[in-house]
Amino acid sequence: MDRKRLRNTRNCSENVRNSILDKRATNLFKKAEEFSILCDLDVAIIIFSPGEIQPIVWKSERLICKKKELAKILKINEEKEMELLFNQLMEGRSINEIDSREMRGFLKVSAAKMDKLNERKKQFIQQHQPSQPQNYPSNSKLVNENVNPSASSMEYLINNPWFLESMTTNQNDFGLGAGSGTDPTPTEGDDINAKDDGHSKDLN
Amino acid sequence: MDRKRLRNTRNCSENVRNSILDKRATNLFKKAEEFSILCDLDVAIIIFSPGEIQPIVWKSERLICKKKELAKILKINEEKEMELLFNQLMEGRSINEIDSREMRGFLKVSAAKMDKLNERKKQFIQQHQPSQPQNYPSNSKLVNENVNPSASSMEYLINNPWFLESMTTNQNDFGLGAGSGTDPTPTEGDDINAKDDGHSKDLN
DNA sequence: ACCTATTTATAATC
DNA sequence: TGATTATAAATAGGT
Repeated sequence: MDRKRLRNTRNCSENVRNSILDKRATNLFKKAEEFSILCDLDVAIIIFSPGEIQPIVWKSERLICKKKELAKILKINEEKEMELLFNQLMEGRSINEIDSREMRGFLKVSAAKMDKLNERKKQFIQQHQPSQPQNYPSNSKLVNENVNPSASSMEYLINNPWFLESMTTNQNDFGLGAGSGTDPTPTEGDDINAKDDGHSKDLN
Repeated sequence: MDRKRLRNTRNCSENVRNSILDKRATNLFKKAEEFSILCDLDVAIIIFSPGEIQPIVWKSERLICKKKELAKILKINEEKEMELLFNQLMEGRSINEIDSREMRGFLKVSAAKMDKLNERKKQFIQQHQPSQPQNYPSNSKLVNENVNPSASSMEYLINNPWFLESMTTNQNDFGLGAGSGTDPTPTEGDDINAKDDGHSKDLN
């Protein structure tokens, strides 16, 4: 540098600023990441560009991991809440009292449950020969039907005693945590509230 | 550096970490400030130390200025609100309906108003000779009295028709903005929600 | 986007 | 603690 000194000279031309911005930002993030690792800290950097509405938000790897953990906990929380809701439903709370958020969550959990049940059903059939009689007539329907959460299928599920029983029973094999792909919300996504504008470059 | 290389080696001993932390943080902030000035941006850095509840928050000088501007606007807003409140008071809203926040703000604005009025009074007396008769008997009391917002003085003010009139009149010379030192809350203070632990070192 | 002369940053050592 | 120092990294300007 320094054929002519210009550090700390506020702005130069628009072009130079833009070319500088990228390098500087990258290096700042790099330093911050290094710092974060070396000192065992979480670091976040927010850059407010005048004119831009959304700021550039960078966070150290550690913070991203923490966020994922939080998302996982929130998911488990939602599922617990929905189980509670379901139990309330069983004890007389009218379906009309459920708001849209609860309903959405409930349908999500229901769908996951259905997937699990269908898998179990298949396993059961394979293990006990096709000739084995089924206990519940609704069973076959459930297996052949694609689980598609909607108001009607929801009512169907609620009126199905077999489904109800399995929903309200805490069976370890039916763990809600390891969803089998029916979950529509991405758990791995970062940058929920910030645009990723390419500044989050990889170090190394 | 680099008799032995150890960058990116996660933590060393507790001691080394702490000594490194300060230098690194300082330099990170320095870089960020440079960046902020050079590219005309607002930058904020947040450092979450494990175990510490409050993160270290650093922000570029530009951001601090912006915050001050915001504080100024909020102050003006409060004053407007109090004027409105006062007008409501005049139109029949009971003083008992005012909550403590409103009361506090109102007393603040009242005190500022009083200062302005006292100054004007002095000017008036000086300009019109001491022999000049005063229009309002309460006037002399107001001049000699130290303005000290309390419940009783507040009642006194409200029952004083001259004061009421001047409060509800919008006169440019009486501008509320340039308070003359009676305001108890510091407007210049930064770091409202973050501890300043000495990392906000001056550059240059 | 790459190169390079310089300035900065940095870990170790005193 | 704080200053010094040898060396790596960052950087502006030119190509």
